[in-house]
Amino acid sequence: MPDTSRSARLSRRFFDRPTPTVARELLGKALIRRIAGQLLGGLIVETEAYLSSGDLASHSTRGLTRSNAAMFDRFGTLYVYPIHAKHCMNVVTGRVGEGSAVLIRAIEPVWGLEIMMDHRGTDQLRQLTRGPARLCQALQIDREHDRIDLLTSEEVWISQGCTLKSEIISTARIGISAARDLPLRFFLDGNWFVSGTAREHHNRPSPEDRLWRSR
DNA sequence: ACGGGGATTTTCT
DNA sequence: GAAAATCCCCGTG
Repeated sequence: MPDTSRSARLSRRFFDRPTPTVARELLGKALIRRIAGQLLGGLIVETEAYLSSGDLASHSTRGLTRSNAAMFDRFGTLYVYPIHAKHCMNVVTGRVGEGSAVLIRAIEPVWGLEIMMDHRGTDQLRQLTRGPARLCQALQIDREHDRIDLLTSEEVWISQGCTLKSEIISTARIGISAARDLPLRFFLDGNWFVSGTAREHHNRPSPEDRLWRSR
């Protein structure tokens, strides 16, 4: 069982690599949120890369605005944006002014299950963090956390997680209308907590397919 | 000031 | 599968 309190945060240079590389390498890492001394979070099982150039689906494609400014900050910064009265979170991968990031689409819930259930208003484990807005609601991450530095924050960080047990699959990204041809979505094949419908998976997810189980 | 769309989720048929 | 819910934010006038 991964011990988050002792495992080290990812280094700054982890995020200073090509965006698809960071997206792929984030799979299996631990996303941790601390609220009033309590740790919540889980293991990352699905990500998407959004590029600084040649990517019409990226929020940075039309330049810097007030709402996407965090995406142009330095690698290791959190970019949180609102959508449909909810929020989604990204990790910035570019240098200052570049505008590239990795969207965290799903985590396997591991720590603080009851608190996350309370935040989400459900006790269904599979619904807790399966989807980018669901996981933000579970972790209580919103615009207040935009531009937070994952290397120094006491509220949110990412640390070394698990050894992967399943293959990494890459497909087109979900929920976008532009740049549908780019294979920039990465997920753990068959994992129970990966988002999307059946046709957006490779092998069918199964309840037993997890990175970590309590016992 | 106004209008429309969005890297979503939930609910209904 | 389709449509509603729901609100922030940018572009236009």
